[in-house]
Amino acid sequence: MARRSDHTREELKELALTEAAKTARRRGWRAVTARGVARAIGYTPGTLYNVFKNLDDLLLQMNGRTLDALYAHVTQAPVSDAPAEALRQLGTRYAAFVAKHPRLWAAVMEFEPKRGSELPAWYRARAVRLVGLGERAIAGYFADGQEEERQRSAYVLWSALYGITARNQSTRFTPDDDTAHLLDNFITTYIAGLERLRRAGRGRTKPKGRAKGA
Amino acid sequence: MARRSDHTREELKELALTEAAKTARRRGWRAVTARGVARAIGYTPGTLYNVFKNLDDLLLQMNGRTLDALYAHVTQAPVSDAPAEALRQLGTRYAAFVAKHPRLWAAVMEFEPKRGSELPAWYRARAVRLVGLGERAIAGYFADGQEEERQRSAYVLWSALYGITARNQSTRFTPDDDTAHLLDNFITTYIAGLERLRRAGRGRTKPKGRAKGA
DNA sequence: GCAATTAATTGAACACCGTTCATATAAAAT
DNA sequence: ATTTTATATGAACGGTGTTCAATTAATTGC
Repeated sequence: MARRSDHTREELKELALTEAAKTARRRGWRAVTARGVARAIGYTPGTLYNVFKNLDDLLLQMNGRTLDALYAHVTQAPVSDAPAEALRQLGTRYAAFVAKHPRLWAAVMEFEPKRGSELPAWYRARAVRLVGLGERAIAGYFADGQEEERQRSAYVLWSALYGITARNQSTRFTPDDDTAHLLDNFITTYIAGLERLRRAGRGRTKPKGRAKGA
Repeated sequence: MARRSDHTREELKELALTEAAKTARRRGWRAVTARGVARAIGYTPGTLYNVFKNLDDLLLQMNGRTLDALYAHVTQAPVSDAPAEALRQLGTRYAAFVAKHPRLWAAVMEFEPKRGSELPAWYRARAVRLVGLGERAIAGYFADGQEEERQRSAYVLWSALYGITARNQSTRFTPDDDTAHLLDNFITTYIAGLERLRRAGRGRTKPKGRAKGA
């Protein structure tokens, strides 16, 4: 009943997170329970609370790993310098990842910790890193001095990808459920929009008022 | 102990859904519990199960009402015939609704019933009705025979709005948390994209291959 | 008006859940 | 060998959704 030291703290964390991901893959993140994970790795629930702050913490760390995996997947091959091509690659690779790990990705999208509305810095850093990827992809469309607008566009880009996969996964109100087509539709239109705004008025977002641009 | 008939079945449903919405507004949909709702309306949990299939059913019906409210809000004023203006109105009104009822809208976005992955027809109909609104707004950009592409674009439009508000509400990784700006950025770029594709190649979505067009 | 039927409401019970914590014990330090 | 420290335990607390036999009020048939 005490101090087994079969595993170090790190090993335990590894065991628990692996088990949690296994369950989430098979039965969705809602099926991940403290008791279930503990039983599966041969410990009792109380032990998990030595390693994780609570179950939300465990799930958030699981999602952190998924974000890492997505980042690794997207950056596996170099991203083109041509913005249109880079955007298209980003969309395609994102779509491929989501298709490959639908439930793990659903966990990232659907779960949010209830205790304390602020997400921890290490988690936000992982999200920001992905947004940065988008920001770099569209960088060619923006001049110096338009960093704010560029960042906003990257957020929008990311949120839209997010929304398209979320809707198509959970409440799927598309007839054919063809996520790839929807993503392609979005990317194409978004690229066209950026190009048009580039040529016309240097990335203005509001209908009135023209940016000075460097 | 039995048969009070203080309220009809319909009244009971009304009471429960109103109470659920009240709780969701104040403390989020996760705080809506069978016991809590029952206590608040002066009944016991068991009674709720005569009126609703289960708690998921109750929450889904609550969300159905929110979808109705959004539809009513968006269609309160007539929508412009000019696609760009219509789209901008749609985005603005959507943003206003979400800003006014953040937690009720979060319920629509975040909640999904676990039992049975398929959403009931009456719920999907409400979602489809909203998508139809977007489809009508962008109709001017599409020629006859492009109904499929038009519908896809409407789905994309809706999903993107969805994603932008979802991200900005729950995990908010934007610095300034300015949902209205992000929605405006998206709408502007999307309009520009649609207009460009209209002029260039009749709404093709794929990089290669040109549609015949009517 | 009374008895039989029907329908609604209950409350206890079941099987879970996350979380806490005094206790016991194994390992480490003295 | 003894003290100290760290860790795993399991029981317990207060919650959850959900089911269902029993109870009782309203309704119906006579």
